[in-house]
Amino acid sequence: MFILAGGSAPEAEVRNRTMAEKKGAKHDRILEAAVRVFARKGFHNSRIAEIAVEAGVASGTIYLYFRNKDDILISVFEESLDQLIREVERDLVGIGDPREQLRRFIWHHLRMLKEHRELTEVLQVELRQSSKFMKEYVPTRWIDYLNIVARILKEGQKKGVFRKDLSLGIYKRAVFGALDEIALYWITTRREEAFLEQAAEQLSRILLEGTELKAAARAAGTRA
Amino acid sequence: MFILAGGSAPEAEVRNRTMAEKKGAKHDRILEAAVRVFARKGFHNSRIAEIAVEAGVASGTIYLYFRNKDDILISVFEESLDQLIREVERDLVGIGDPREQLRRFIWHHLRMLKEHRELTEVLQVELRQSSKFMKEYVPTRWIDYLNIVARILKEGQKKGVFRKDLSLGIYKRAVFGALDEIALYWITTRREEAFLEQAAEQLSRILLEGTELKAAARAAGTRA
Amino acid sequence: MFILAGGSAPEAEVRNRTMAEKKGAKHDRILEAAVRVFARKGFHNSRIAEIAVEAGVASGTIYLYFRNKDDILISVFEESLDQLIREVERDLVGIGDPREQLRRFIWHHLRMLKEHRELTEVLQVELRQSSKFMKEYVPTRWIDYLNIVARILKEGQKKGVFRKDLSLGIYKRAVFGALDEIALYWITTRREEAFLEQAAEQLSRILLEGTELKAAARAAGTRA
Amino acid sequence: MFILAGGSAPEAEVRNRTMAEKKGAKHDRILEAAVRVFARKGFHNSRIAEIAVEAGVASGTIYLYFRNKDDILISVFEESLDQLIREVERDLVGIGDPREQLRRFIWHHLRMLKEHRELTEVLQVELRQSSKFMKEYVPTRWIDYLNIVARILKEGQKKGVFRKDLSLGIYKRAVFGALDEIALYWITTRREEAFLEQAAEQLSRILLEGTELKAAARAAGTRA
DNA sequence: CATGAATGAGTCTTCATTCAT
DNA sequence: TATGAATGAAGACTCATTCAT
Repeated sequence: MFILAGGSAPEAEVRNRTMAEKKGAKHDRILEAAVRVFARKGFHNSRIAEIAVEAGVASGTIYLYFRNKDDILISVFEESLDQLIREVERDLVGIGDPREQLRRFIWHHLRMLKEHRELTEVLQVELRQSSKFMKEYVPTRWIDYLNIVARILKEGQKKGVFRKDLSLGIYKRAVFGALDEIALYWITTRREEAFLEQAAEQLSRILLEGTELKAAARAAGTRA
Repeated sequence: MFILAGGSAPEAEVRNRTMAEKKGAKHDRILEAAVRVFARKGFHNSRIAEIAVEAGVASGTIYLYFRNKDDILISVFEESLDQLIREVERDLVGIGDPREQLRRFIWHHLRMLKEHRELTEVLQVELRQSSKFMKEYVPTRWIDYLNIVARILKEGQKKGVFRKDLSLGIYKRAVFGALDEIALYWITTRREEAFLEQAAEQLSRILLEGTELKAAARAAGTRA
Repeated sequence: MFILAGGSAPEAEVRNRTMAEKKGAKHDRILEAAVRVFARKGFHNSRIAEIAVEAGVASGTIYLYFRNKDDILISVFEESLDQLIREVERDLVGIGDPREQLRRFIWHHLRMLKEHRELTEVLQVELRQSSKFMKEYVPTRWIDYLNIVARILKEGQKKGVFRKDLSLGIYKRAVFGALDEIALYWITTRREEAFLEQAAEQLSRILLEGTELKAAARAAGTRA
Repeated sequence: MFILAGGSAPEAEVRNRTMAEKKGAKHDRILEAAVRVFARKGFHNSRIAEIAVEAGVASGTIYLYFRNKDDILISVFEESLDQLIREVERDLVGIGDPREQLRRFIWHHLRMLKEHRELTEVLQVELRQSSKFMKEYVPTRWIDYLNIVARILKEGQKKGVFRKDLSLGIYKRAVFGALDEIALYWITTRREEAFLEQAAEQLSRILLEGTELKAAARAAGTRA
């Protein structure tokens, strides 16, 4: 299984893995390498040869595991989103308050960005391209992920915690857009570590309590 | 001057402009053509030759006006943002209430998307790519546009209308991210015309009043 | 020994031969598979992997029996011609009249084509390629086969049945060329079964009696 | 117009043609170069890059004139057969005796081979491949050329010069097959110049008068 | 200014062959 | 013997850019 990999490239000891290597390890090594290279160069400027070197395999080997370059990109999405969704779901289990769920989701998403910076870059930038020129590809897993937010809002509405005049479709996209843009900002400009924590807090506040002074104050009052 | 072009391609009467054509007209025709082609195919999948045909010039001619393909993309940004900023600024003149300014900004941005769908696609999708591989390019105009929102928030805070515990940097990005994502959704899935109006209203509501029930209700009460 | 195989592919029961299989059986299975694949795709468009699948072995196994891809092609020729020559020789034994021998040879050749359609395709099409790019390969067995015709003509001349002003080298090639072209025609266009019988008769007539209505007699007279 | 080129490669003075070069000259130069390279290496072993060098153009230029490698091969056929057919037709004009027409055709064909040895090799060897793997290509011009022989036979039959029990379809193919094989023999083994003249005479004799010593006369008698 | 034919560097992908097991 | 995963060399084709007219 492809694991949301940490940042460091396994430069050395690429050779003698033969025996110890688990099943599917090469498949995963290639995906991890692809994430790094795509993040570094962007999809269109990445070379298969470079991914191969990064993965410690011959370029022909890549075609034993993936149909073509596009297939690598799509696999990165699908498999990392699979895992991301599982993690988030696990994290939300047992949290009853929808407000807290939203806070946790935002925090989890940004933390993920922080820990998998390169994957984030790929998901951010390349997914958008894909939706343009890869007309045939339907980003099912991405929609699944989006719908976690929709589900949170819906539950909140049912429980009477969230206002009912908000459209699920627009809401979930607004949340993601905000998260994305902040992530992009964090990625392109090198901010300090604390930034994302602060951003999570700020964003939760905006989304839950709004911008207006009176609204926020009273909401705060309620909370206290 | 490059004008945010309407949707229709100037198929016919491209020919006999030669004499009547104003200075810079060819420059603009090329940019307009580029927007259409980039929107259709994406930057990397667009061909200079196709832009040339679309603009009704020879491909060599393009190089009389732009250094290279990247330069076209950058020029599209810079010049259309120049104009967009001027329009928005003009629209906000005389509006005192920061809440109303934010509503107008959101509405103006989404209306612009609607009227210049192709340009939007390019700004949405290709800018992101650019920020990756065109490391040297600093999107100055984009930052200017972003800062309109920052300015609105700041004024609201100064006037005591907006809460003061929100970071300008994060806030403006959250707003833009939300706008972007909604725009992207609108572009990729073909929604009805009314969608954007509704989206503008929803987004204003979320940003100003928040998600929580009590907050919104009281804010509404204040308003009434 | 590689046998001029019938048309049907041994799809099933490829597996459990291991014990019962005679010596050299795998070698033959590979050649038979190669004939089918070459016939289907042409030499250059055939893949070793496909031959392997068709033969029910691993692709690496092929290299235990043949040096390389070219070697397979050459082996197909050599071994199938070996067998073809033996069959024809046996068929001609005891036939005294050279005219009848020629008729039998033509008939036998075309019948062989009919029964081993795929082999024929390979011999027809791929041999020609080979003679070009495999400069080093001398088609010894092919020459042996050709020489059967030369021998028939020679005997006919010695016995006073055939005219003596015909060159063996040209004659044998003319006969083969005619046979080849007809075979090619039969292969590429799907003619009815009776076609080859008719073709054998026609060709024998042309070669033995000529085109002219009362030609030979007059020509002989004129020429003498 | 692509001209059946002589044998020598225009190695030198490839450069300064720019002004003097006639329209379509580059198209023709590429075809001529392709003939030489295909003859030397065979279609599958020829490299576009080599054709480009041989033609004195950049490899990209070839794609301005031909869709792909196959298209070059097909164009060689079509255009050279066009010309060959015109030449043969012109040569046969005014010859009344079908026997003489057949002799002339055979002589013309072999003479053509001699003068355009490389083209012959391509027509001989590569056409056959084509008919296999280029299923979609219908060799119309080739059929036209074949039909010249059919027409000669038909006329001879009508005029009472040729026997009427010969099938046009088989006859024309027998003639071509014989010619092909002799040509191939001549090409692959380096025979003296006089060989083809002799071959033309021999082949005419076989086809017109047959192999049997006084065969036609007796056969006709017997058969009648 | 304008043209568009020509260029040729650049890369994905295939597949014959090897070799560790 | 047999396997089949891995290799990596090789080539058709594209397209941004140039430049002679």
